[in-house]
Amino acid sequence: MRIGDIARQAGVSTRALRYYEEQGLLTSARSPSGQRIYPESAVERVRLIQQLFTAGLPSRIILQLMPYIDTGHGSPEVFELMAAERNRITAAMADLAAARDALDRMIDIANQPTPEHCPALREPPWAPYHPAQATAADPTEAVLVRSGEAGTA
Amino acid sequence: MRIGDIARQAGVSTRALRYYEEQGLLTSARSPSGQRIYPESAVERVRLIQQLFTAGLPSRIILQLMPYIDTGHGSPEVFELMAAERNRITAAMADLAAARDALDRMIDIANQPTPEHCPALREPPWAPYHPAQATAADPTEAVLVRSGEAGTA
DNA sequence: GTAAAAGTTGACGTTGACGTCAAGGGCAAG
DNA sequence: CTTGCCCTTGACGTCAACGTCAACTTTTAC
Repeated sequence: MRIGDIARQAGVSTRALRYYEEQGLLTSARSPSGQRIYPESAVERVRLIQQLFTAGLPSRIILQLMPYIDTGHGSPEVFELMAAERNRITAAMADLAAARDALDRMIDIANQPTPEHCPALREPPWAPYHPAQATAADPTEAVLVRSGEAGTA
Repeated sequence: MRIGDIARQAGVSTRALRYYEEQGLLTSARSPSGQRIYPESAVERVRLIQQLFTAGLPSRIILQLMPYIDTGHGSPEVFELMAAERNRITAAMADLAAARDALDRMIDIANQPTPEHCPALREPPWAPYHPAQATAADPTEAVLVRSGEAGTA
């Protein structure tokens, strides 16, 4: 299979495939004229690479994992690396959940039938849960944002 | 409060705060000599901004959300935006979970007591679950990666 | 044979959230 | 007065995963 076939089946650009090869993540045989030739398994490999990229692993790290992926045999350092990345991913999921909750709180408050969303009645929807010790009227309250023009033309 | 205080309390750099202001996400009053003065609420605001950045929202989008955050009153477009970003976050969490599962499968297989991790016996640990229709010996199997030197000096 | 489609290397461009100097001003302590 | 710390604006650097264009060769379709 040539590069375009792999690209289509894996859903990436040919540029990405050449980049992966450049980074040492992917290797290809060459036809007599110099074109890259891949086995079908390359499609799965590329999908794995994509998955790891999506999870935020940089190519450097993915490269470290490759020896295990290829041989099924890993050094202790590789295992530590996998465990560390697993932890990073779990932490990232928690961060995402927290941000989603913040958005949810904003949305929920917007949907509550409080009369005209009176801002004086609510806590800021983005405040964390500690009870916000009375921020006695401080002299500087000039924290507003200018929303320019939305222009949803 | 001056910029250094906010930076410490919110756990970001002063450069970041000036960047937020530059992007319209944060406003400050100025002292007679031109120094930025913030109310205490700025700390919470910066933490929210950071949370949204961490969740992958670009400053452009955060800027769109600011009118609601400030006034508690949102246009329909802002609600759509919040819903869309909520969906993006949920999708990102699913991607992370999938990548973590892939890592888990790799780790699990490594810990199984198969004799010498014989690569001929196993499916690639990173293969998805469809049963991989017999990839009849294709002529090109040159998909190996060079791991350079690890050099954990 | 001829044109279109696909592949090659090389090299520069992009994007976003800052990091990092550079050069200078303001202000309390000693 | 000087030392030291914090502040200011301005501007260039960074890093990663590609996008994109150029100039050219190979393969494919008719």
